[in-house]
Amino acid sequence: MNSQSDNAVFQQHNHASCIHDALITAKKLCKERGLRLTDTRLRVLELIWQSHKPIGAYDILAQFGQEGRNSAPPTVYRALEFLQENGLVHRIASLNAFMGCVCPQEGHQGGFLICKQCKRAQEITEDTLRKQLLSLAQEQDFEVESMTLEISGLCTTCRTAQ
Amino acid sequence: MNSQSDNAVFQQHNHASCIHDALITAKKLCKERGLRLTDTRLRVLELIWQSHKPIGAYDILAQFGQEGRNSAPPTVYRALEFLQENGLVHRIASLNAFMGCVCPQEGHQGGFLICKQCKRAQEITEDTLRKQLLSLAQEQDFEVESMTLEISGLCTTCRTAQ
DNA sequence: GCTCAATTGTTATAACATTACATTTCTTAC
DNA sequence: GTAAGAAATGTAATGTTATAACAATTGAGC
Repeated sequence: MNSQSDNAVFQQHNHASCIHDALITAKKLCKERGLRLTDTRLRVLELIWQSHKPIGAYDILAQFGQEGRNSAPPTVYRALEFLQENGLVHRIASLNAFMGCVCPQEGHQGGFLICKQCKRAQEITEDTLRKQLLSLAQEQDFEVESMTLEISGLCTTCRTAQ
Repeated sequence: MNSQSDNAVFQQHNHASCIHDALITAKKLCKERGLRLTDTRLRVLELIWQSHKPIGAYDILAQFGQEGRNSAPPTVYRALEFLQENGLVHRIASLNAFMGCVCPQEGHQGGFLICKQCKRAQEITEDTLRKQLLSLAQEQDFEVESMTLEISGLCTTCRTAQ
């Protein structure tokens, strides 16, 4: 049993089915767009989803090693690049780590609540937030290409546990 | 003459006086708080302000080299750590670079508009934004410690120049 | 099956950051 | 003024993250 399984914020759904769903969605999405979700890419995406927290490129690489794939960094980074470009994965700059996107179909720019204690991250999908940020940039006559919003602190579980 | 000197967004004030003011403010602030703004720390802060765009730790190190200081990375990183801790400098995670804080007295969490073309960054000081983000986190019962907001795109000047 | 483009492999290296421990410099109490 | 302890800096080594450059392979469409 996962000790976090009762954490409403950080564990909104059954993890196994969530991984499964994410992969199904990714496959569908790639098919629709004529993108090649190759073995490597699929496996990287799977490992990212399997991790309950943001995962580093070299962690993925290490997993590849354990699985007998003798890959070098570019293999992983290229897969990550593909996944990011197509909105399947987000990079969290403040952690140098990667997370599966919970709503890849939307091509959005997510925000994250990152817990310093348990290292989990929760994606913020509020569209109102995004619109506010866009209008803020617009006020400055700034043309937004991408946004990085990473809020670091303590999640409910970790705070109450203290 | 600086080609960007007429850019209202990215060049809100005379740069020389802006550096000067920032250093004065920093000195005052450190004195008030009983902090030691040593030679190294002051010079790092100065170099950061002299750069018209976010500057990397190793760029600072290179400058140190040119000035005859034979410093190693820890020297610079320690100064940066001090400056960050005391709100004088922000780290921009998506760039691995540092910028002077325009309002160090407030101990705030800034946001940035980062231009991909000219590489300049403009700090967002809107307090309403900050409050909105805090309330958003609060809705999720998340205790905020720090925030990273980095919006990447094209500034007015670069967009109109295209 | 051939061709071209996309993907992956491979080697090396760049870029960013920290650890650990020695040395120096400051501050404070005497 | 000076000794003791704390703070800051020097130094060497290494850890971590990411990319460049070019070769080899694979896959899709003809």
